[in-house]
Amino acid sequence: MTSDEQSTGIAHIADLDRLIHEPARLMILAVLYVVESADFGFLMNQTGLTYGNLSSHMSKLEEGGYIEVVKQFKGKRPNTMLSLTDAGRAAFQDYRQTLLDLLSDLPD
Amino acid sequence: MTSDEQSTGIAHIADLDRLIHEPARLMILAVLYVVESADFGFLMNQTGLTYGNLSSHMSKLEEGGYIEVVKQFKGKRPNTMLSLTDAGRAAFQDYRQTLLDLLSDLPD
DNA sequence: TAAATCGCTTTGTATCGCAAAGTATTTTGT
DNA sequence: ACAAAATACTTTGCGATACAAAGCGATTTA
Repeated sequence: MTSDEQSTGIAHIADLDRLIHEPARLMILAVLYVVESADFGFLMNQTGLTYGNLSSHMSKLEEGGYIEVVKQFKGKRPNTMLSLTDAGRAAFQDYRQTLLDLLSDLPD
Repeated sequence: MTSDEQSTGIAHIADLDRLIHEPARLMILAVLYVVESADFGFLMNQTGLTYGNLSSHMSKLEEGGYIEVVKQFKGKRPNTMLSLTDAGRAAFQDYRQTLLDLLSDLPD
């Protein structure tokens, strides 16, 4: 164990995945984590995000390889479906465990 | 219950206290939450932050009224002590509960 | 007494999130 | 048939933020 990496202690919180840590994206991933697949409008309802914000966060999660985005037509209108990738699921689980470890083991 | 505030659902994650949410400050507050009082050097060790980063985050937490900073001389050298205010403790507890509610109630 | 160390603060830059504006198509009046 | 409104997003612009690096004043060591 070197000086800057320790299994116990809280310094590893600094390494929290920033792509997940942003509240808007945390919400998106939390929804996708349980429903497996959701369309753009459903996610807007669940998260309270605007079109613009959901769109840009969606792009970042896609670029990071955490979600897959499938665009199709539902009738005559465009429809965007999102789902977690395996990498996204793994990263979310890791993020979740790190935070739970910190927050659970506190007094009061 | 109006359309943009719901007691169940995850949209309230968007309101997470940003002053606490930043990993560097989350670490600082987590330490102060359990030790009540800590000096600058101890916090550097615990968090792995540099002087500059710890200094600026300390200032923001102080401006937000979450910590109290007391500067004194220990022998001939300056020494900076940090401690949580009541407001800081309350805000941290609220932040913690919000995140635990989200992260605890997930399957897998 | 010069150099290094301590204990920080301030500055500069690069990134990021959000709101607002823009795009393309479809549906709904009239 | 034509205009206006709605749907379903994407792109742009800007203000705020975080981090690294440079700076600073004092003290200790060689």
